[in-house]
Amino acid sequence: MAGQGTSCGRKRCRGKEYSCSMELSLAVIGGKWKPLILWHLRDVTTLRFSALRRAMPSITQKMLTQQLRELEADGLITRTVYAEVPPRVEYGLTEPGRDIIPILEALCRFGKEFEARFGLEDAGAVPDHAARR
Amino acid sequence: MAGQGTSCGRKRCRGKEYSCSMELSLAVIGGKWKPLILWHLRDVTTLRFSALRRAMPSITQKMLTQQLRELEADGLITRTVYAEVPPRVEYGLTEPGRDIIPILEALCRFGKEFEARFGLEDAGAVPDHAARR
DNA sequence: CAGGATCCAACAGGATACTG
DNA sequence: CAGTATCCTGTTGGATCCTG
Repeated sequence: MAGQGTSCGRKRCRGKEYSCSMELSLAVIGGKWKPLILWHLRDVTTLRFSALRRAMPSITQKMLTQQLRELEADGLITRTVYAEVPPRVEYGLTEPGRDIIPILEALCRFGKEFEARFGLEDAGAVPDHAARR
Repeated sequence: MAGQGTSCGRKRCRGKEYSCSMELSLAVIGGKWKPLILWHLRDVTTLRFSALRRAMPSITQKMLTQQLRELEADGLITRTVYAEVPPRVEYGLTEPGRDIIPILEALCRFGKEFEARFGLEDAGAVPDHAARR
């Protein structure tokens, strides 16, 4: 019962349940890959599927497809299919999608500071999908 | 070998692997609960464990404990144990922790816009842990 | 080339019981 | 009160094979 100070309550938007808008945002752009995808689309007009794969060597094609579909469904990216042989599909940011970039940049800055405070460890070998022959 | 345009590479900091700082940030403040916890600590000096539980009825105590420990380990919150009976433990934001608040506010704003674009659906019954008698 | 479909492993996260 | 410990389940996400 009763109003809280922190603007919470149970809502649902596009199938995502959340208590505050911030939670909704995380449902939309959170996760392991979506920020990366948006980030790669940040300073180009469009990228095709294969280019995105090359940009993120450690994502599987299934995950990439899945995340792209969700981003598209949420109106953050456009998906343009060119009916050619071989097929070509290009992805680009929508206006709402561009609105996220500043937030990602802020996250990026925070990450850098965090990095600076704690320092780096050795990452060891890189288990990229691309590098596997 | 191979310089990328998008500032990626494989690093590791505090056990978290990532390719860009933004990814690191998401590892630190991402997930289902951490933003919420930080958010609830935003405008108070400290909150005790039970108060946080009450503020987030749908989190289990196990998850709350776990997330609090990780946030503490990452230097985002403080944990103060008062050796009394009954025990009292209070959590508060550190300076680095406060740096995240503006980002969360930005996420919050984005969420509101997203909400406004797509509208709300009915959330149905609320399966809160607290409300279960 | 871009993905759909399937199978499977790993892990996040929930329920419950117990403790200082 | 504020946890720990254990068990168990659902979901996420990876590997692999197939198709327009």
